[in-house]
Amino acid sequence: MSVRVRFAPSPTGYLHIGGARTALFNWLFARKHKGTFILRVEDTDRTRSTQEALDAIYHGMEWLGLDWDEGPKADGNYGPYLQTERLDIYKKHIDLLLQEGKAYYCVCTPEELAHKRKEAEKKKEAPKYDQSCRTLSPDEFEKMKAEGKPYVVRFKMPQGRKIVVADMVRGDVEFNTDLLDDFVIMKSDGFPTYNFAAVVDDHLMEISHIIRGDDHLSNTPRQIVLYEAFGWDLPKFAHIPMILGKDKARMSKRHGATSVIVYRDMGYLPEAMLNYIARLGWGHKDDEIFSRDELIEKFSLDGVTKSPAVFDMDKLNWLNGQYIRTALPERIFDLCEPLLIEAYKTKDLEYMKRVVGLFLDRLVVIPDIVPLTEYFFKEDFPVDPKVEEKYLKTEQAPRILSALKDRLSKLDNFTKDEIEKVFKGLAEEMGVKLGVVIHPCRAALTGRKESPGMYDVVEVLGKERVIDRLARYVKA
RNA sequence: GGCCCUAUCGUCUAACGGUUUAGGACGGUACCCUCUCAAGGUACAAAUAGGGGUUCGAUUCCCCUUAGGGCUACCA
Repeated sequence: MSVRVRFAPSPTGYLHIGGARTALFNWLFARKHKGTFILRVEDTDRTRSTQEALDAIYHGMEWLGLDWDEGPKADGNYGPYLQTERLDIYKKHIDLLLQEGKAYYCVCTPEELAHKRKEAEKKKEAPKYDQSCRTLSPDEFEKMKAEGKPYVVRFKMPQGRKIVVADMVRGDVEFNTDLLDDFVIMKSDGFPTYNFAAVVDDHLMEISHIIRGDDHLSNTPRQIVLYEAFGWDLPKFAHIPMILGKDKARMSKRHGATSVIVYRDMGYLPEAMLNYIARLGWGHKDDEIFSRDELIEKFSLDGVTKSPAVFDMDKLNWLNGQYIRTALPERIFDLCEPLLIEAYKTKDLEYMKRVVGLFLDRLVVIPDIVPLTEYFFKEDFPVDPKVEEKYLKTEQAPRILSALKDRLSKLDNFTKDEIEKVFKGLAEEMGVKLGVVIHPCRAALTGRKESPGMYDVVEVLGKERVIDRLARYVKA
């Protein structure tokens, strides 16, 4: 049997971290087993689904490189892949259950149901539907329907059944159908509900493994009972743990960015993000860094954890730094370039490239490049008062900087090696440690107490800027 | 309330009854490197939620408690 898995988001918001991780696990499973990865859009909630959200989901997946073999914007013989375009299919299957007496019309209003629920809660009873419409006669129903009364279709929950979910991550999980009520399978607007549409589609699309968040585990018995009603074979189930925020509560806006695409905008590399979310709820030995291919090779449902995982920015940051450091410098430069142009209105690409090269080890996220390099692009860069006090207002600073200025200005080859010789030579002649020369110089050139290696900074800034900046502190 | 899931360092995880003084990673601390800051290297601190069983032996199996989470919608 070939592997066919799907990611089935509902377009009611951006692709969030948890959704992306679910998509990734499905994608990895499909790629690993040379199967098919399907994208199916569960847009049956007409009030909350939007085209913008759908586009955001596409973008998020594209950014992470999670390409789908079947689905919207792709081919496939099992379409359409948007549930709202499959209404006739659901209608047909609803009718089938109706005909076989496995489902029935219900004319209870939401208000009545809410009232009954409240009553049940008061009496500390299970808030279950009382099945009052099970006895509604066809004639009565037709009459009400003719009067324009809204109605839904409910599934007749079989009683006294034990349903076992054979979960690939959690093992067998038992449920008793006596605790489940006659849930709605078709809403009054004629759209199917999630539990119904998912079952019909998963069957018709020949999904072999359902890999989804474990918030769906409790829904699974409802779905299994539908499979049985239709006489369909069950797919395999694998419920993966949820991703939580720092306070161990379900991820929400409170926890910062929950949308995957925001991480792109914040300067994270997609491979770092992919690597990070792969490690949330999954592990392989002591490995931490996985390329896309290694992920495919090593991924297995056996390695999936059962307990929820907390999203940790610190570790994501570390991983992003790792990936920045091993990426082609050219690529990092390409990512930095627009930010630098925007911030400093510069257009000297060659210069920018050399500047960025000095900060590759210092970037956690791409936008860090802007504040880090201000003194490379502005002559009126800020000078830290503490630095000025400590290194520039000393008695010997003007003398040292003056000597440096003289010697550097005489350099024909303004290269790192030659520059280093100047610094070392001066320190030696003065009989002082290198730092005594370097610190005031760094202060004068950058206004900061930290920077990349001094010789690199001097070389990249170039003779003209260096001489000019040193001169500011020579006369004073 | 009912049902279900989960429980190893602060966090992500390894261990699939014994090879364990419970391993790795992030973060933290210290040191090394060094012109500073990073990066890199080394070291240290840090966990099996609690209580009962089963077993010659439990992180690992079972039960209870506790704590988190999920479902209980005409949301998915």
